[in-house]
Amino acid sequence: MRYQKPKGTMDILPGESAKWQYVESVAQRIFSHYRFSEIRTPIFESYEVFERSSGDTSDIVSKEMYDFKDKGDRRLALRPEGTAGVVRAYVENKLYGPEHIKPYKVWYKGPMFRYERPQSGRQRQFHQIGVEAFGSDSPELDVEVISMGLNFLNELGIKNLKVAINTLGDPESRENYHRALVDYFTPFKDQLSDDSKVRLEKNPLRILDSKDTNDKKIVADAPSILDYLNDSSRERFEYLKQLLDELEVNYEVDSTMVRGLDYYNHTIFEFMVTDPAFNNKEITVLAGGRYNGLVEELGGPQTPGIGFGLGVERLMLLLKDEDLVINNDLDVYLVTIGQKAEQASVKILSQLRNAGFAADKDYLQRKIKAQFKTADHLQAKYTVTIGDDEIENNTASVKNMTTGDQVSVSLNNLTDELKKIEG
RNA sequence: GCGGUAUUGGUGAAGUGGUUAACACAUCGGUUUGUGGUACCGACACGCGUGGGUUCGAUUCCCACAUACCGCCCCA
Repeated sequence: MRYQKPKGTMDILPGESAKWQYVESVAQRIFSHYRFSEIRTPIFESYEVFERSSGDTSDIVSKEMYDFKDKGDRRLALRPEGTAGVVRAYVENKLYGPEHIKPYKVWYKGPMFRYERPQSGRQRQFHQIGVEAFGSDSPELDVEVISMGLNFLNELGIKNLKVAINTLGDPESRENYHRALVDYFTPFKDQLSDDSKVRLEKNPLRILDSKDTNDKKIVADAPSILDYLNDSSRERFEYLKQLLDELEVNYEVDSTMVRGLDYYNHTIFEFMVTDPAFNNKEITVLAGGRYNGLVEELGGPQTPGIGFGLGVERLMLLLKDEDLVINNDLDVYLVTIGQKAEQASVKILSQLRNAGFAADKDYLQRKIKAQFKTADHLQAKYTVTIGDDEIENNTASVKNMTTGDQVSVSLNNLTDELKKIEG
């Protein structure tokens, strides 16, 4: 085994790739019903794009980014997430201009890169599908985005989703809460885990997320964001919940839910699922939220935005084979006997394919029995057998592989005859 | 970046410091003439992740590295 793929990368082989195509086709279909259009942006950007958007204290920027200098001494980075590049494109292409209908709604899919220790469903090159909507601060849009995510996952057959929502409030509320958390945790500083001591300095909100047992005890009595919302933030959140109720979305408010990236405010949400594929532990399959300051941060006009992203590898682990509609039918397997038939097969195959049949043949000069075995193995609907007799009589033997019935038809009209047989 | 477990053929795997590395599945071929199943027969590891070391001798012991998986960090 001389060469091997880089750590944390995957080859997606045929069979597996069919599942990806299916998932992507469902995304395309569902999102377009909500009038989200696909956007494709580069998989690398200026380092600063990610640095500005994610916040330079975030782990993504500080230790997980694949950054490099190109030959022109430009500092670039492989994208660690999708939103920053889309926002950059939004600003650079002036999509905030008056000629564009707001909200400007897009979705994307593609590879993302983070330098970290691989684990099941977590890789260095991974794939996300995400959506973004710019130019409206409306809670109705929040609900549209959330319900579209639900719709997408439901369509893929993912059941038992738990929808968790929270709000980070506006900047004022967030600031007040930040201060309250520091006030609360500081007296416990010595008891906190080492990680949380650091968090207290860098990002106290993250302490709420700690998995350390002792931290959890301290967190249990920590102040709740919901008590620090100013009136407008509170009203917005209440209204959002009302809208979700009216849509009969089954959600829970999780006031300890936070976000790793700095740019979020107001509504944030995660869809969780418990599944044997993850040892029946609860994992997040989709996460998103509102980021009203991000466009401005990247040099655009003050523009509200909201979006979500989901990891395709994780999603794949949740999908059962029966949830996937994979179409890989073989209509015709061409069986040839002898050199004349072999030569004629090139043209016959071409005609079959041009007529819309999925068709294939053996290329290893194998015996008839082996060719039929392969046809059977590939679950061909029909075999078309050509030998010296057929060439001489200008006929072809068409066999229905399900019933075993075989008929002789004119070789000249093979495709028409096949269509007739198919009904 | 830290800790743990693992690494044998196309696949699932057994196994031992020392002549031919089980078994099963898959694949291919055969059981005479141009048709899919079953049965039977046969073939199928540049040799046991890579590189060193210990040893008379290592796939089996030791070390380093690589990769995979699990946990932490973080997150999709």
